[in-house]
Amino acid sequence: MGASDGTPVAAGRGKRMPRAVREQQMMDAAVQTFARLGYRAASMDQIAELAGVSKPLVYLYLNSKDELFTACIRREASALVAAVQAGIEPGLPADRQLWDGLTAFFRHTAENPDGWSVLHSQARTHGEPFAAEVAAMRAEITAFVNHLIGDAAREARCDPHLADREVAGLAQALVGAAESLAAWANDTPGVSAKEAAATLMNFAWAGLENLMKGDRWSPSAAATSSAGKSR
Amino acid sequence: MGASDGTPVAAGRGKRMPRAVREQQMMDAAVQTFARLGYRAASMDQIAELAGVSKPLVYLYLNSKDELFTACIRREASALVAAVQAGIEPGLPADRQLWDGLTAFFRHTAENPDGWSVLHSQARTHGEPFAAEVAAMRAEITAFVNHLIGDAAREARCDPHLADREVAGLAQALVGAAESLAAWANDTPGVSAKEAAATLMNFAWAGLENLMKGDRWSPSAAATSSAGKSR
Amino acid sequence: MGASDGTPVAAGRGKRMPRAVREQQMMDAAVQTFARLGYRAASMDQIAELAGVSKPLVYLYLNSKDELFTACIRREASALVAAVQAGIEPGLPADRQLWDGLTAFFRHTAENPDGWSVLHSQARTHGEPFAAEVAAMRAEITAFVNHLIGDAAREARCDPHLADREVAGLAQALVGAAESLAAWANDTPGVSAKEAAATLMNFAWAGLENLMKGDRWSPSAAATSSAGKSR
Amino acid sequence: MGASDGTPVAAGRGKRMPRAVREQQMMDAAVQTFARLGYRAASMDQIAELAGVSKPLVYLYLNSKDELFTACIRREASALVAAVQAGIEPGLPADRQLWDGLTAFFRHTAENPDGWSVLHSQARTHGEPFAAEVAAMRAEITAFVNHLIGDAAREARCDPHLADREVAGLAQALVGAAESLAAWANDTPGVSAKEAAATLMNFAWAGLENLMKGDRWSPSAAATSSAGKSR
DNA sequence: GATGAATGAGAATTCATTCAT
DNA sequence: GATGAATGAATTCTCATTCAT
Repeated sequence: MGASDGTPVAAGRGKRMPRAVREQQMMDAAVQTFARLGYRAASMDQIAELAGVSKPLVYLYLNSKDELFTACIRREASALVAAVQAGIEPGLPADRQLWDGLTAFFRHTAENPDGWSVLHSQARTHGEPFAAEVAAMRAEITAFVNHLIGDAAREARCDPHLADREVAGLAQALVGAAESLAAWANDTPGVSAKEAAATLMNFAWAGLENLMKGDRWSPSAAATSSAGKSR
Repeated sequence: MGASDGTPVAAGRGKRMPRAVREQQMMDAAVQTFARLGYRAASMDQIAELAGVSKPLVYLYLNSKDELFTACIRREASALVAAVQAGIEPGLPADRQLWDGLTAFFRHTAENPDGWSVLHSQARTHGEPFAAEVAAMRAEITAFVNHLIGDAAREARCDPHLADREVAGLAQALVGAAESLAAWANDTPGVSAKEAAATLMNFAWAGLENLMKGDRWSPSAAATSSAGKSR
Repeated sequence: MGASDGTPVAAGRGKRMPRAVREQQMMDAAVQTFARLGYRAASMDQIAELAGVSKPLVYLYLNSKDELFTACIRREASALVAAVQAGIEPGLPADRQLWDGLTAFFRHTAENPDGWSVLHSQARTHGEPFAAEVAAMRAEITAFVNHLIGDAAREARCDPHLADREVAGLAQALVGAAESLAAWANDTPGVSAKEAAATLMNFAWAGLENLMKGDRWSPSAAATSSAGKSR
Repeated sequence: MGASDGTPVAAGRGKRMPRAVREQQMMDAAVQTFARLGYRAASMDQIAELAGVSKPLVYLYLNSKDELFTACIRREASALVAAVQAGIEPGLPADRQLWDGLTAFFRHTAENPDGWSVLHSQARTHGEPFAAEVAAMRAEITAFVNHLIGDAAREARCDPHLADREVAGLAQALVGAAESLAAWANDTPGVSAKEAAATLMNFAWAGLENLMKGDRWSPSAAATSSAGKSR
């Protein structure tokens, strides 16, 4: 995804290069700039300079700032989804798949902080057209998690216990927790992707198992249950 | 926080009003505009118009776009923290406090979607000065959740089982999940604050209880555990 | 003419005062502000604050920024002319009158640097209406110097030697030299009004005396005269 | 320096031109506008229009109003110093050099009234950064005059008679007189650069010669000397 | 007499975007 | 294929000026 520091993204600047390569350089520069400054604050001038090309060339290849941003979002979203899918072996049990997927997710976001920032922070704060792009990717991931939970539930023969909407909420919570942990892992020195994934599995899997068994936490029982514990 | 639709925020427009009132109207308009367009895309013109005043008055009272944004963040952060605190009774057991806090949190964010958006989406994507403002609030909440988990762990006499960093990670995950669920609840019609809170408690509390008992999920055990279940 | 430092100009602030007094306070503040920031950069807000009154009051008394500036110019010009005239005794010989006038001039400008700055630097750089105001005063002074030179010439019976325009030019040069020296004296620590006046008299009077005797410097004679000197 | 009237400064408007040419056109327009309206009152819009280009182009080439003003000051200062230096032949006697320099000075200021106004009136009234720019040029000229006076004094073997500060004051007065005469010559129809120079030489040189001989005017002697003359 | 509240008009500056070469 | 030259349209911010009380 290009250098993560401030140096020019293009390898050989000023050279003639095939269009596809130039385009990638521009998008590398764009992702970096968007991630650090935000969509509005990033200027086409900066992006072109960082990419080592002239501004008109950026327009020639990518048409407009909007399209450039969209292209960045799509590229980064695809890369993320691909990385997660590559980490999973479909035949394995659900919890193992979840673990593998989370590990891949944390690894990828750690290695591509700018790309992740574009997806997580920037795309969602700049109006529908962009947010929709990310929502699509998120839906894909959420659907996969849905599946996983559903499979596990079926394995455990507890279909009736989980309504569709409940599953959707859980997936949402899981993804949110993962996103939050990704940021935390990136900001806290010494936290590895594996550790983040383990934390999340510990946090989530037992809850999911309980739910599948039909055990639910309920406010009315809180006093009792807690009292029981502290007894 | 003012009307959530596009109509002017001020009650009596064009009228002379005491400064304090006007200031609130301006901040209402600003929160709404920032939430929907983002910091950079929101123009002072739009904000002033929505507030029903002229631009110079906004500057007279709030000095600059930066300060206006900061003022909004502070106001919304205070309001959110206050709402959560108001929902909690300190003497109750930890899970009950968590439930109450989450319910209050989801209720407040549902009632103030724009304020929540400013805190969650906008403030964090527009540079350190603003992000720091929110980080402070988040730290406050995370610390509280930390406390709760720690208390519960102590009640359950499982001190050795949970390292400090593990607790911090869990709190982080919980808060992230809550934030994500808040957005989901806001966007999904018919999801109440209670339902969101219940989903999260179901998801989280069982996991936390297990952890406190020392049960951990581990990748090496995944195949077995899953196999056992499907047996 | 008001404090020369940055402290409020008005003695008793917030008090009820007769209109004439308030007006002077405002003009003191205005002169100070105009002198230091220039006409355009000085804002009515600053002036009002420095004067210790509210802005509308400034408008009530002095109508507009233009009129305020004009009033300042007039007041300072009158004060300067009055000071110079007060320093002169009409019966005395021309050189003595010139000396006395210059001394008074340098003393007044040293004591009223802001007033002098308004006249010398500001009024002349902000378009005709204001420049004309100062030009009138300058003409008055120049005319007086004209007179003095004329008188001296007549005393020395050298009427034929000095054309009217030549006298005008000399007066102009003298006044210009005086203005320049005033600025220099204000900026150079330790230069007194007397010293400035002496420098100028030394510089100017001998030349004037020579001229009145009919001695003129001419380019054609330059080589010779200089050669003669160094012989 | 471009047309001195109100018509556009650029020769070929709207055309594509090399950057260097456009820059000069912009600076021509800027000098004219600054001279007539003052720094603050001159708007970038006006300058751009007069230059026959769009405002963004002015910013692209000259960065800001401040830098544009500074660039104008530097250009005009250099041009003035160059013109004076070009008028002087170093080997000639001091009074001849002074005469030549003054003539060149008056000629240049007469031909570039706007440039002169920027240096003399505008730059000095708009804060340190700009005033310093002109002060540097003025120091250069003053140093040269200092030199001349010093040389003449040495030729006449009268070193002890003139203290450093006295020389500085004299140079100041001379330059002030010249500046004043330049304005007078510009405003009075039919006054040539030569006439202005002659007036100033007549005014100044005799005084300087006297001073070098040690003759000084003194107030105490005024009555007598004048009385003697009028006898 | 005196002021807090309010604004229309304009200023500097930036940016996405397009030609002509 | 690639770029120097150029701009229309905003955007943030300031200021002189006026009411209503």
